[in-house]
Amino acid sequence: MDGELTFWSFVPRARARLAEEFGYDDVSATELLLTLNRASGVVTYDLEAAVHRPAGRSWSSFRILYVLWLAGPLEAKKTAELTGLSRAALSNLLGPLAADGIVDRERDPDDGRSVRLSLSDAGRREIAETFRAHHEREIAWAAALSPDEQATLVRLLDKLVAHRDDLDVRHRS
Amino acid sequence: MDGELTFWSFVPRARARLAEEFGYDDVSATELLLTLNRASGVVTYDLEAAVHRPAGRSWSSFRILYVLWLAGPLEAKKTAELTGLSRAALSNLLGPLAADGIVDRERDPDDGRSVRLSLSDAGRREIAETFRAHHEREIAWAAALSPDEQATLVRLLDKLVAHRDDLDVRHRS
DNA sequence: TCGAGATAGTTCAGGAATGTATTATCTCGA
DNA sequence: TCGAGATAATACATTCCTGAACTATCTCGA
Repeated sequence: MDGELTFWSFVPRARARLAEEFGYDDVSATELLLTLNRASGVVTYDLEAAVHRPAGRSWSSFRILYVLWLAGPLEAKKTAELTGLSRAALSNLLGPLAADGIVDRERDPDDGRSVRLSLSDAGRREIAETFRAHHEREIAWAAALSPDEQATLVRLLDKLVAHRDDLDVRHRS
Repeated sequence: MDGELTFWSFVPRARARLAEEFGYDDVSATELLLTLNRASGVVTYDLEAAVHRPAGRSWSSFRILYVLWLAGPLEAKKTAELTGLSRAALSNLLGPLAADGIVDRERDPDDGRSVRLSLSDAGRREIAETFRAHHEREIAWAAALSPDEQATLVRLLDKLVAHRDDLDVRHRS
């Protein structure tokens, strides 16, 4: 038991050590966030490695195409917010995407400071194709849980995040 | 409703668009992974911004100290696995940590290829202090959920990740 | 015992992320 | 209408992460 500590089994180990060795008594909070964090990391790493890197795009570039695909043409600022990227990161990633003819960048006619982003035809084709592979793997992952369990998990995560309004949470401006 | 799309409300929007516009019928899988991913991002970003950056350490450096603190002295290889970092990333981050006298690096007497990592006294003091602040904020986050809900969330995430054995999942070697 | 292959760690080049500074544009009150 | 301040985007410097090349060490069979 002791010898086979892994990325995942570190979670209960941390919980036990914090309680027994350091006397923390609300270790369930630690367990919760550590589990959330690591579960997300496991799934995301797999999707990136199995789908997006082989397709020649980073996880972040995928998120940009995904958002533009599902939300339609957007200002860069809004795109940064919806993808969860900083404006600087978005700006850097757009260079290659525009050069590849995947994303079109045009000045907003109503506001000369803004840039309007949209997928080109090639961009739409690419994201539709990529998403097919992505989604296939999503379904394989989600199959771990029954529909009820999936709904419960989403509900609880939603509740957790909704709590941020009470917390003065730091977020990407 | 339409105008106030945000990082978080993008999730149900994506779900709706995929179903209505593109005819996908298992959109709950997408919703599940998107929610998991974004919830983890929100919480982690807050912890890093509120606790670790102000303390002068990156999220990754924190993970190294955290693992060495709770798992005890480890080989570099094992440390990489338990933190979820690549060996290269670990190696690069150890430079500054060793220079600051936070982590001690010594050759393994039994295997000249291996390096044994451990916290120095200063390292132990730092992580104990940092974790106090980290944990305080963890508790504030976890307070969003009842103890039962927390247990359920952990159980479901655990079940999700356990499923990876059936999936030929990509992971950091 | 010796040499091929495996393994541990580091280094390096390149891509990707951040915050800050800078430039261009807009808004609005005097 | 003009100038101060706000806002959008980009450029820049720095940090971090990844895979690949490299060095050092170990293992094991001939």
